[in-house]
Amino acid sequence: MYRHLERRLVDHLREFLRRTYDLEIANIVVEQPPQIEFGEYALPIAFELARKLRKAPRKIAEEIVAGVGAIPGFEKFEVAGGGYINVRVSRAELATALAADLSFAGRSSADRSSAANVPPGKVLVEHSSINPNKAAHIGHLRNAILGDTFVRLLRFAGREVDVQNYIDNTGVQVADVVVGFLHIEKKSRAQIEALAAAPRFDYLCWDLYARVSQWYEEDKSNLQARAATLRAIEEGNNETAAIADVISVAVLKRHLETMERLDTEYDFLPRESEILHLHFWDAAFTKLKEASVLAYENEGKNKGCWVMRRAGTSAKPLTTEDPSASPSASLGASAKAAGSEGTDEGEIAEGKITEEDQKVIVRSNGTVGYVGKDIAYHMWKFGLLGRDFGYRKFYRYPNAHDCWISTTDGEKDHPHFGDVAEIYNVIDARQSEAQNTVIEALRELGHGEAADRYTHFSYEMVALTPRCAAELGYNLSEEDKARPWIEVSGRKGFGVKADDLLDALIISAGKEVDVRHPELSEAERASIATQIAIGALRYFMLKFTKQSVIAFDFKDALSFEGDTGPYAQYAVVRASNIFRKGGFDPDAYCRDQASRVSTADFAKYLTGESGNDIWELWLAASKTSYIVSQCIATTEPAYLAKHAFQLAQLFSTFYHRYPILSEADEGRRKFLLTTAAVVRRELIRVLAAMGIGVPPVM
RNA sequence: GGGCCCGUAGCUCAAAUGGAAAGAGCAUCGGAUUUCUAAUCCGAGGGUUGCAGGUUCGAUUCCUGCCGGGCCUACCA
Repeated sequence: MYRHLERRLVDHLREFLRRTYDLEIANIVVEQPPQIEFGEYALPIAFELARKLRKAPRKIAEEIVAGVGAIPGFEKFEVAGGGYINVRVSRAELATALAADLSFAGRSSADRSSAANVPPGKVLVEHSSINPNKAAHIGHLRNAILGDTFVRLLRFAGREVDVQNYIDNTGVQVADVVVGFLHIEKKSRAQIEALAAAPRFDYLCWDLYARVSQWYEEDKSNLQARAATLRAIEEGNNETAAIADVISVAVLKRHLETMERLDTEYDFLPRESEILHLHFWDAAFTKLKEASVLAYENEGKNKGCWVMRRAGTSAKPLTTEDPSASPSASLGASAKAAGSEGTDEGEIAEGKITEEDQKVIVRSNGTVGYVGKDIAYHMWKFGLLGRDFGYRKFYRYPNAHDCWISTTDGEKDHPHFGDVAEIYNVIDARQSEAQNTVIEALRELGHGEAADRYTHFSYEMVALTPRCAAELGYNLSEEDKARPWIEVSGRKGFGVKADDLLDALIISAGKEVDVRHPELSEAERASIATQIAIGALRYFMLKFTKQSVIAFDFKDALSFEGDTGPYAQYAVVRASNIFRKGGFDPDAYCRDQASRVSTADFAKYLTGESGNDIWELWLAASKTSYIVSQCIATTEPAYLAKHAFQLAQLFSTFYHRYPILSEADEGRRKFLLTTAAVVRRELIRVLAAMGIGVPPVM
């Protein structure tokens, strides 16, 4: 609602400016006034126009207010301060529309969003991508929760989305655990298979992985075992590769189970083994050489390798007499000249990249590194490779949704994966350079459009506070104790496992539920505790903006009060309680003709002081689709968490201030009940987009 | 050395393309007519937004330089 009105406002204003001043303003800034009394929208446009029109901002604002005319849904334009234009919408009309939206409650979100505005084509979101050699930890949880929430946001906006989880099953990390079982534990294949079938095999691997790292430290010659194992795994069709497959598949299943606890599902699991065995790289390599994206290095430390320019570096002229010629500083002065010079500079160097700026794609022994495989994989994602995976069903979720996995020769009938219009890779900020190198490779291959639709959804890591590390029993150096946070390390076995954190959250929530609802069965209490735990965890991971390092601490993560998921869940539960006590069905309430509030009544109850109060709640409730589009445009789900919290907070105040069932005036009671029904509905939708369900009672 | 990111209340974090008095939560202190259950609400204290310049009508936000911290900078993935 809010979003549609804003668009209408901007369109009218743009047209007015064109007509009146002959000005074309592409981006008209719209804000919200600091106080609800001032209106719903604020336009600082007059300040921006002041210089162009050589007039005082206030004068311009007055002209706009006088001339813009009537816009459906809006009531009033006012000049405020030195030149702000405050805009008031028709509260009654907006409330009527928002209340009526409840009648579409049963429809899918795609029906709600205006289909015309949905961009064409499928979106591919890759997230999780956990090495299948040990248990998932809190860092992986942040990734999966960000990724899964982004998927939900895209679907909310009507996009068709494929969710992929890339599995590096042939890398050193898996090799290390194989080494551990074979060389340290001296296990046979049969014994490993038996262990892999036991519960929480990933925990066993977690510890073993740390011990292997230790074992390498003790005697560097032990590293030979890793090299030999890695080679055997990459080759395939041998005992070592078979053992690696047993391990990686078993751990992968554990990861899927862990993520399922968080209501996170995947559609397809592309594996590195198939990138290798189906020769994706060979196809990519040919194209990369043809397009001269790769250069063969004849000398220096990278002699014998195929290299690419590292992303973020630029070709520098050999003579730097003119400092203004540097590519980044040249745009303002003489963009045209700088553009041609830029290519000249590249040619002057004849594609020669300084050793420092070289990224090795193919090693001198002919094997391809991670970035090379990733380039091939991303060419596949955009349908540019000319090859495809084999597919087979791998994992079935309780809702009968199938998750597919790559194989060399798969089933005949399978969904069509890849070949998408847009991709988002949820990968932490440490891999920015590698991601940008892949994007550059696509661009240099001539696929600029694909490169533009490739988004590295970058976020910062989850680390532990020194206190948390101490609680977990790690001995810290004085230096570490003074740090704000300490990085998690799988190699050292240092971190908080995802399942452990979930278990701790469920136990903690369970204690509260047991006290509050002793009358419920154990199964009911467990189910509520689980929903609260997931709500707390998902909210916790989403409330921080992406670029903020989360310094993890059990105290904060286990909190259920204030700015938390359970707080928002509780607001919904309270709203439900009103209807239960009142004997109404909250979902059906606004659909019921008898309970419908007329536009005139909305106008009556949404004025005055208490009207302002309640209107603030309605306005917040109208913003969901606006917030969702902001989250998508900025790849920042944290705005959604903020929105959920604000909505819950406003509702809690409303709930406390206005007793509903005891309201004597029947018309007003209906209005208050409608308010509760609308907010409840919107809050449930917002929480659902965050992957958070709401328990029946709390 | 080079690249990217961060520095806001005691603590943890917000502040969309620069905009009206920089906001929450936690913690501390003080309250809430025994009511739609308090996992809640109300109130108080707490800030020269790391420092110094610059651009702008306007800077937490953009630019430059410092100070402090993190990550990346492998023929690992």
